[in-house]
This record gives sequence, structure tokens and C-alpha cells, in this order.
Amino acid sequence: MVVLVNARGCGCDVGDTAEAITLSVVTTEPVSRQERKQRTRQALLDAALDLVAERGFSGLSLREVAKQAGIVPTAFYRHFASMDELGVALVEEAMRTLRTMIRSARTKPAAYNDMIKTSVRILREHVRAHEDHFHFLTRERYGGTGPVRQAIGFELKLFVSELAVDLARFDNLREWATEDLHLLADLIVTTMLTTVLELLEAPSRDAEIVRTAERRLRLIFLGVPNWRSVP
Amino acid sequence: MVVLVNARGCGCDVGDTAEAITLSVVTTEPVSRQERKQRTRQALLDAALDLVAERGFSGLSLREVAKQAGIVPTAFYRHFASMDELGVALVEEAMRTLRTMIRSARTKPAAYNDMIKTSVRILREHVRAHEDHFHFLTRERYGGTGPVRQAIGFELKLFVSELAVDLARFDNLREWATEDLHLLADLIVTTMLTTVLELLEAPSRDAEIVRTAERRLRLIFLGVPNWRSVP
DNA sequence: GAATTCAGTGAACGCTTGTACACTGAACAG
DNA sequence: CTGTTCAGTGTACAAGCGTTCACTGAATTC
Repeated sequence: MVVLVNARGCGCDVGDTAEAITLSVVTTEPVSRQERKQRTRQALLDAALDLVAERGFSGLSLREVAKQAGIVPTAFYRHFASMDELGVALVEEAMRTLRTMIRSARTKPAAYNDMIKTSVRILREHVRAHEDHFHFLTRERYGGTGPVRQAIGFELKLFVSELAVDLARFDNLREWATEDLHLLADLIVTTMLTTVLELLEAPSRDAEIVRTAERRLRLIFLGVPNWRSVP
Repeated sequence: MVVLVNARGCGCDVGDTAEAITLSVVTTEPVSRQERKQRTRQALLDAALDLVAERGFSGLSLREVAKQAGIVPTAFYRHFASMDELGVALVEEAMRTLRTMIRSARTKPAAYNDMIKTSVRILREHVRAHEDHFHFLTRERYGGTGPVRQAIGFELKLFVSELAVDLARFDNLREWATEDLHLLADLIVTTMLTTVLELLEAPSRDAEIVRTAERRLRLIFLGVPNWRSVP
């Protein structure tokens, strides 16, 4: 048997909060209590992600997130102590998406030649597949308040370090000092984030944006052979 | 005769709004009505700039800005129709600061050699001299909502184009296509904005940040001689 | 000197906000 | 079968919000 249910996993009427849009098709398997809780938690995250696109995380209220998720405001506290805590959870979720991306970029063998092309293509695909996550990350990276912003900053630093390690595997970078690799990785990530923003801002100029991104990276990598580290 | 006055230009008690911190020393010259109005308007802008640092522009209320400026909420409307309008005015003000900076960078003769050093130094000085303006710009560039964000985007595009024109004057860039110059300018501005953010985030690691910025730009410019435009 | 303009006032409005509290009822442990 | 746990409910409250309106009084105009 299959039914349409709201985020709480029950088909019951939710009265005033009927606009809850988080619907999905599920089988009515026996649902444990923690399973249901986890589902509501996810509904809250999804609701916040939906709303954040229009007004920014700081312009988001606990009440409307709860409403969008299909629960009463006070029930929010069963999952998060505050909106900030939800924000941090959102960062973690979005970062998981980002890590999935870099992993898929890593597994591609990718000759040094078309490495740029491949990377940018993967970036484009992942951004389009998870627009809301990337929207959230780029928007709150600097615009966010307190904990959210801090969490993104922290994760992004980690991300740069990982990329630096990856870069060290390339033949023409094998001898580079860690500091220099970090510089390069930082430049690449910044450039990539700029591209993400362009992709999100333009509805469908993908080809053009991808080309610009490739050119940008090409220019950066042109300097690599001539780089001499100075202490 | 010289007195301490609040933003309204009068030394009178302002009762409940006594926390208004926008104080300055002025001579009690005859103040015309429009002069006084202009002064209050500036007090509103200053108040918003103060508060925006902690909570972001979108998390800012008309009432608290008015309070900080030392006027009653309803008087706000004598100057701006909405907070968004004030936001746009703030963008213009901050952009004026930015333009002052680029002008001072232009007038320096600057050999191609230490051009990077000089530019970064000027950037650092201007950021430190107008931290709040840069804070506002970088924070609301992506985090902002609606009009403010749009206004910054527009002004920043203009800014990149101006830089592209400036770059065209250099010997080794004289033959570059407009599109390529724009690419380079864009990369430079993005890198500079990253540096601005680092400067604002760190209280006093200026030397280190300046060095990183120089290295970043050096890497970018290393690619310039080898660049071949592809259509 | 009288009339007009208008930046700033202060009370009042209808809303939304975060949070406290006592509650319900299905899932769970014994 | 019984008692406990706890996600979700509903009411309530004080505080803050944007905006309205009629007002005051000094600067300006005539």
C-alpha cells in the first residue's frame, strides 16, 4: 500500500499548516519512533533550505520554518535548541554534498590536460543537482551570522587543505612547498566559488560560465611552471 | 564656541535615546534646515553601518537604526522610504570609498615590478581606514537581500570594467583582447576581495595577509606572458 | 510680523516573533 | 498487559516589528 504523506509520515490533516509542501511517496512500513523523528528533522532542514534562498538565513524565523515543515513552533525544540543550531546542521549537510563532489572529481583519472575541463564540468553538474546546498553555502559564507558563518569558514579551510594534498600528487607540483600548494588550492577554491555564484545567479548561461571558469583556471595554471617560492 | 553635540546638531537631552553614540565636535555656526537634515541622514547611515557589522543588514530593524541615530522611528521616513533604500544609499557611500582607493592606486606611478606590492599596500591602508565600509560591501555582496545585493553587484561589475581599462595601459597587456583583460581584472578583483575579507576577519595579522595577497597576485601575473587567447 | 514648510514627536494599531507551560497519545520497555 | 518515554499540540504572554496619524515648533518665505 502506498500513500501520500507529509513530513511527519502521517496522512492526517494538519489544519492551519496545510501549506506544508514537503510531500513524498512512501510505503507504510512500520516506522519506529526515532525513524519518524529523523524524518521530521530532515523536514525542518529542507524547509529552512527552501526559505533561505529568498531571504537569507538571518532573515528566517523559527516559526515559519516549523510551519513549512508541517509542525507546530514549539515542536521545533525537540530537534534543535535554536535556529543557529539548525544552521550548523545545514552547513554539515551542504558540506557533505561538497565532499561528494570532490570525491567524484578525485576518482576521475583526468589527464593534466583536460583536468580543468573535467573539474569544471563536475562542478557544474553538482551545482545544478544541488542548487539549494550551494546557494546556502555561498550566500551564508560571508553574509551569515555567528555560528553558521564560522562553521562554513572552518569547513572551507579543511576543504582547501584536502585539495592541497590532492594537488601534491601531480608531477609538476610534486616539489612544491606545502605553503605554496596551499596558496594554489586557495586560489582554485576561491575561483570555483565565484563560478558557483555565477551559475546560481544565471538561470541558464551554463556554457558561457563554464568557459569563463575554464579560462580563469587556465590562466592560474599558466603561472605554475614559472613559480619560484620565496621565503 | 565649541560644543559636543549629537547627530541632530543640538546639545539637547534626547531622553530614552541617550545611547546615541554619534558624537562629534562642531562649531555652532548657523545651521540651515537642509544642513541639519543632511546631518541626520548621515547619522542614520552611520548608525546602520555600526549595527550591520554584528547582525547583517537583513537582520537590522528600522526602529533600532533610528534609535541608534538618535531619532524617533517615524522620523526615519523623512529620509528614506524603507530600509532597502537606506541600504542602497549605504552601497553608494561605500562605493565612493572604494573609488577613492582605486584613484589613489592609479595616481601612483608604480613600476610593473612593485605594482603588486604597491596595490596591496594601498588596499590594506584603505581597508583599515574604512573597515566598516568594506565590511558592509563584502558581507552584503552575497549575503544581502534584493536591492542591496543587486546594487553591489552592479557597482562591482563597473569596477571590474574600470580596472580592465587600467590594465590595458601596461606594455605587456597592450595587445590583449578586451575579453581577456576583463578576465584578468575579474580575477584580480576577486582575489582582492578575498584579501579584504581576511583583513577584516583577522584583528592584526596584516603582514601575513599582505604577503599572501602578494603571492596570490604574483602567481596570477606569472601566467600573463604565456597567455594565448582562444576564441 | 504673519503665514508656511517640514524634520522630528509620541501614541496607537495590528502583526510576528521566541519561548514557557501543561497536555496528548502512540511507540516503547518491563 | 502496564507504566514510561517523548514527539508533537495548543494556549498564552511579553517584546519587538513596520506603519498610521495628528501634533509641535523652529527655520524659511512672503
